[in-house]
Amino acid sequence: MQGSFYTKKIYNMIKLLFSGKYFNIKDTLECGQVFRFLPYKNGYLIKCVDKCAYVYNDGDTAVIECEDRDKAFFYNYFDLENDYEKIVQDAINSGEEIIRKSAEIGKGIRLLNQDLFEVSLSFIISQNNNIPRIKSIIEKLCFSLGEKRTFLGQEYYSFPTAKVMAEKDETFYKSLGLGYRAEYVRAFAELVANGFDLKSLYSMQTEMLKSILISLKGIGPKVADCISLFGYKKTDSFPVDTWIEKVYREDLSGKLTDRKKIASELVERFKDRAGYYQQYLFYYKRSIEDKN
DNA sequence: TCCCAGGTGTTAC
DNA sequence: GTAACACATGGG
Repeated sequence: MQGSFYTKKIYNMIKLLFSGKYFNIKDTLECGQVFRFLPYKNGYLIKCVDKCAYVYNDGDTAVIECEDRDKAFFYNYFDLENDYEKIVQDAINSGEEIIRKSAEIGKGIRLLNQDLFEVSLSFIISQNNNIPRIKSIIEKLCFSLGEKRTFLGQEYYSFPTAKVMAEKDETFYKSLGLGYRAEYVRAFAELVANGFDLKSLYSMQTEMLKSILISLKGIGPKVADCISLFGYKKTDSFPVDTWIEKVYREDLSGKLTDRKKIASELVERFKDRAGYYQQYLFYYKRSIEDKN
């Protein structure tokens, strides 16, 4: 998108407006890529690290309200430089009916550019867990270790830093309801607190990045794919979870059962569009299941 | 009560 | 190399 077509500044707040054709707030937040948002007025409050924005659709327009100093951050966060019309068109012309259908439904989804530490921990927590529980655990984590902030008169808590998290032990993380994932979370925080530079992995090829992530405790192929896609924007990643496995079997008439093989088959087929298609499919499959 | 959730690590063959 | 099982927790 070529910048917002209108902005309005009131005190320290700014209002950014975009075409809503390929920018649907609800779909972008509810599609499973992110966990730290909550309904607010006509839309949502979305939190990332220590920042917050009020986001909503108003008719044909998508609106971001945030502090003036955060406008570049949220512009990048919502991937507003990227041309989603082209991506959706490619999905429609992919030759696969279910991809066409799910992309038409989810054409307003944008793949967020999330914070590396936050997104990595979020998906470590996500393993063998359901979305409402993931959200509540992350909420508890921020409440107990983050810093209190205010946005539009609403209190919220920042995502804790690696340093603060590394000072807590496994017992603490178990008390948040993390179960056996407590040790994975603690170890990851400690690694980053001790200087492991997540940003330095940006320049790597997807395969190399994933092999480094998988070498860490608690990160397997699926979580590595999520971090790679949602954190590092390696769109030649295709996370395969229970829902995607269902789509693969039921809607793509796939025969493979090994999730790693399913992932590589679809990446080979859809290249750097794979990650986008995966997200359309995931959202589609979960939303039709909800209606039952 | 059993089954499931944006799976991974360990063990056994 | 891969198949089976354990792993915490809470919602349906």
